[in-house]
Amino acid sequence: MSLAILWLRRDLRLSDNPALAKALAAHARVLPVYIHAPDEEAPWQPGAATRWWLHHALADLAAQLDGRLLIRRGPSLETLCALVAESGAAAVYWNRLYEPAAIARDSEIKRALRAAGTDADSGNAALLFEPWTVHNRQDRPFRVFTPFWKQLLSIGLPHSPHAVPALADRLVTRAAFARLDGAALDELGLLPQIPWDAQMAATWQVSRAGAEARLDEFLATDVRHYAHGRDVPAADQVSRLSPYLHFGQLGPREVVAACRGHRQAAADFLRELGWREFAHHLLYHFPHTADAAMDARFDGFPWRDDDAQLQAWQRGATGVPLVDAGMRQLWATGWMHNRVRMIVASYLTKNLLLPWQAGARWFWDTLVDADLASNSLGWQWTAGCGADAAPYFRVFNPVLQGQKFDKAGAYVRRWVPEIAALPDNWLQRPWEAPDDALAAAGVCLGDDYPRPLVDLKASRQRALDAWATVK
DNA sequence: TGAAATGTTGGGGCG
DNA sequence: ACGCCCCAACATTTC
Repeated sequence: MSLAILWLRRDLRLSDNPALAKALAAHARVLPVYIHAPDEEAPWQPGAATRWWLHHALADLAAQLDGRLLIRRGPSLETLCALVAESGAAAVYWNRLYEPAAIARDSEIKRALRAAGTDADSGNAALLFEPWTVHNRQDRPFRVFTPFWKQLLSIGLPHSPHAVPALADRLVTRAAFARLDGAALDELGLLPQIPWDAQMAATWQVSRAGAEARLDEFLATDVRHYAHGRDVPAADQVSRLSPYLHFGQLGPREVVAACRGHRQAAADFLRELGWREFAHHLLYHFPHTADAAMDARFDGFPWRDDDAQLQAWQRGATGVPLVDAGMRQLWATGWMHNRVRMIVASYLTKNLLLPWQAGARWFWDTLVDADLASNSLGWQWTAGCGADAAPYFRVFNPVLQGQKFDKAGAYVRRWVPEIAALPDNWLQRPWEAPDDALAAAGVCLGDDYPRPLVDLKASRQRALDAWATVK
């Protein structure tokens, strides 16, 4: 009765899981293992919000596995070698990751396991197309999204999940599992010391069932209005699937499969899945872009350094309602609507002229869907320094964006309640409201709600002047 | 997946 | 009737 170790990382699902399928194809029993080794992902070890999510995702997976998920602390290679010795496993299977540090670690582990006589193999659970399988006519990686996406569509999106045989009676036996020494999930210290997660818990159902429910609900309702609905933060007609996809509680093939009946309506949504693929493509082929701009002109860009303003941005106290609303939604729920992400990122990198890396770091720590590839692409896109990025001079005006996409002010009123009584006309720009309107709304600027950190018009001009020095 | 500045057009008021 | 001005509405250019 041969045994295989299934090394789970960010593929926390039992369906559409090629590593699990490989394990079951070649071995009678499977021992599922999660190894906690955050230092190995340095300098991008998981942030606080993703650790919170991971805790609950692991708890859910352990429940699906009838309690037989073995949890240990790293280092990964030593832990795997020890487990092979203790369990008598003949092989280790996992699904691939694509961050530079993870690739280096996993390659070394595969080499070392094989050298020690243990079979080791990996699969693709996370992407529709792995980065090295797609290239342009010159045999080079893509740097522009549209041709990249066209090529994926012309190849054809994979629309059937990886088949996995039933696992139930092929888990490692309870007796064998009991002999292995595992850590309790709580010992990993993934949950916050101070309980800041109440609203997160109220917002998210961090489980496979939650992922399936979210996908079903999105496809049953919002996907039909996605093209426009996705622009309205208060309507929130978006999928919210990103954290599930990040941890692999849901696989991209499963998403594509579920969209099949909605092909036309889902086309715009699938395009966003394409951006996720593109992000991984870029990070794999240009691994420095997690930290440095793709566009080398930005190496000399005169970013400012202002901790007080960075902190005001982080806390949702810039004095610009839509920006503050987004930052507070992020802090409270671990997530921000994508249009608002672009707006707060534009505000940080252009109006405040602070480096996009500072914003990326904050998102990394606070987003439940923090993903190195998507986060790096998103920030470089908005900052104008990435591949196929918005040009630097494209500066969002958060007042106009609010008037366009939060017309009735529902989003701002929800997250910035202290100015909720202001009429629509002044809600997005309280600093221009006449005294009597402020008084009637019970708002004292600088007291109840901050005055703006910078003047939008002047700071826009300052950003354009800065750009002129390096372009 | 911008916004602002600048240019053009056409209707209406008016002398 | 006509030229002139104003200005909103739209289009184009620039950042």
